[in-house]
Amino acid sequence: MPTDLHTILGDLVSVNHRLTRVAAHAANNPESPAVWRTLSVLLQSGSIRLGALASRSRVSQPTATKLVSHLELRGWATRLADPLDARVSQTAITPAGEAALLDWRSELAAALLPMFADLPADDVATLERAISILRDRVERSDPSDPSGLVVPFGAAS
Amino acid sequence: MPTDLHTILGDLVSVNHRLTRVAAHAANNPESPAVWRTLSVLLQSGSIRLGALASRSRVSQPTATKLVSHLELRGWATRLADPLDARVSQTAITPAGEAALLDWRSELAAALLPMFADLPADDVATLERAISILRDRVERSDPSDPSGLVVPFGAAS
DNA sequence: CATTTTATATAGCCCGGCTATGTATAGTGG
DNA sequence: CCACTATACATAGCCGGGCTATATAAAATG
Repeated sequence: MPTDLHTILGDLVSVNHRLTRVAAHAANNPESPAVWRTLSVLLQSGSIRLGALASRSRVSQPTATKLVSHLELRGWATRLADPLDARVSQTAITPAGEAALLDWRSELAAALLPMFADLPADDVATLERAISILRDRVERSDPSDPSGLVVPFGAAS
Repeated sequence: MPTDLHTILGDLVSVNHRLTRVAAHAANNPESPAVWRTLSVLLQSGSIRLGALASRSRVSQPTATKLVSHLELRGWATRLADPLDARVSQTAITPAGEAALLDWRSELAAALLPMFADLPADDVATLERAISILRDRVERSDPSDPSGLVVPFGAAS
């Protein structure tokens, strides 16, 4: 008896928020989720202009500015001038940034591991598939995606 | 070829953070996730003392105090004096709080629905199972759970 | 009854998120 | 070439969630 999608989505976001706190608590990392989220986007996008970074990250442009400034201070990202348009600032992750991101993921996973260590193999497989489903949706729904593969929402006339 | 659990946990938290932003953006609700997360805990726990609420919510006690104060202002929770111990403040969700929580879940789900509308049935089933797996872990790992069914972490000597 | 322990509240900080607005560069019609 | 509009990012300033440190008050204990 499958629950309807509407209910599932509510549950999904609820458990998501709970899990966020569990993760924050487990790996008590001095950096905030926003830092790692932004680095993740930078890693997968490559050099990207600030506005595009903001919309891929689903934050406002000023928030992206703040985050990138912080990343620059940390040496985890650099801003590159665009030769064709002096207004734009291309942002890219640095090798140090990549390393820090990988470290974080590893530490976090290690901290959560005991909580999931006894998970049956098919539950692990279920999680893995769910993650890939969600990642796919999260990325496809980027409102500024120039590839425009899908226009899932209001689909401007 | 199943990916190892370590990697999966890193991916899980990453996609989780991305999804959080998607949800925040989709349902541009004036209230914060913390409010709904707290109400969720209150709904499932029933009347509960502040410290227990804090640990179930995975936030510090002062943060829980702030959140409950806010919920009280909104009329979504009440504090009840404990007749046996004048220090404790039992907190409970109100009917208005339950209604608000359900409304939020519904609005949120509606906002996300277009993004998932074309999801194949077995993907929906996968999400559903993943949610239940995660919910189970999140709840079982409550560090202050008096039922103490599982002690997944450091298992104090 | 003095002391310690426990439950919550308060103070005060930092950071992420936002809107509104400023500034500088591009683009564009005359 | 110039005035004007549009665009890309930066700055200002607010709110709220998160934390630690500490205060307060009630219970428990010797």
